[in-house]
Amino acid sequence: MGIPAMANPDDLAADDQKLTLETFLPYRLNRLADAISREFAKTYRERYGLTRPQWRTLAGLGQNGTMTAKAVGEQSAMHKTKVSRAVAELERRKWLTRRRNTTDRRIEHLTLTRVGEAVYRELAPLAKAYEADLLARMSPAQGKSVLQGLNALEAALLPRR
Amino acid sequence: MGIPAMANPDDLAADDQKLTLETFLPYRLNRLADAISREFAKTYRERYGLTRPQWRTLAGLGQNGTMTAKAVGEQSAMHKTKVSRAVAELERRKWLTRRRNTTDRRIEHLTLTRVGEAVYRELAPLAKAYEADLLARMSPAQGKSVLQGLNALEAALLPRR
DNA sequence: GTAAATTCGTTTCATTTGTAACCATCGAAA
DNA sequence: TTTCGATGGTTACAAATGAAACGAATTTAC
Repeated sequence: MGIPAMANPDDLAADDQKLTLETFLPYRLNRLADAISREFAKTYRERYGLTRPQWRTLAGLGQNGTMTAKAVGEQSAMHKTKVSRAVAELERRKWLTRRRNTTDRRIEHLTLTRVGEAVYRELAPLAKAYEADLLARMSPAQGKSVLQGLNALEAALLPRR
Repeated sequence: MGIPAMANPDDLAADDQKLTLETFLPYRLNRLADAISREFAKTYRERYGLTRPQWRTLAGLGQNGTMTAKAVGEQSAMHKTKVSRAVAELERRKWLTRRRNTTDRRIEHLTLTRVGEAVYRELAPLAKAYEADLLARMSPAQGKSVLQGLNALEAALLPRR
């Protein structure tokens, strides 16, 4: 009851003009990614002193075997300079080796060494366990909605490829 | 039919030991956040040369009126040095002013100036439009699952507060 | 009261990052 | 074949970032 409030176009406080940061999709997504990234990074940082680009490179090579730096970057959505630096460090640790392609000498094939593989075999289950653990914090229905939501966002945001 | 393959514990290629990066939750979340952040950032970067911390600070103050730097950081999940630097730049541009609290002189209250408010009033609708646009790229059911998924993740990952 | 611990916010410094320039190589076109 | 543009990868430089130290003000413990 009562007369509806007159909207004042000059009023910054007009609620329909405002943006609620807490419910704003880019912000929510960023905060979640930041939180999950930080949490999960403990797994590989504390144990092996890996940075995220290094972890991703290791994960890519562990998953796919031999890859080029370009392929690593594409698979893991990393800038090529990040890949380059991560590869350099993993090579320095002797966790991977490079081999120049003989027919196209611009390309180099990256492969995990035995040591690198051993690390991967230790880290991959930890990663899976982390994910399982995270999903275990929610109900099955919630877990399902998470996967569906991610699928929908990927379809809307990452159409290319 | 056929005898199940014997698992070879030394084989890196044993699929159940591998981690598929493309389906790994932290990775998916990070890639999505990165994509959406980049896409949306065009809105405020091209037009106003704002960085993400600056945009968030503006958004916080626009939404809430006067706030302390600490409150800005808490609301927008930013490190206090990021807030400090964003505030310094927004002040330099005369988009906000500081006012020392008289009873506790450690605290300063931040408020948008008229110019700052004007920018906010231009940017907030653009942000909402971006979000609406993104959701319009999917079906209503997909949009719903996105929100449900985010809710579930937040409940699992950000219990504090 | 005073000393110690805490809080708000800034600054310093080392690290990480991205852009752009770069080098080497390759493929296509002339 | 020479040249020109594209490609794989690295490097140089500047900007953004975070950890830690800091200064000033406040609160707590004694």
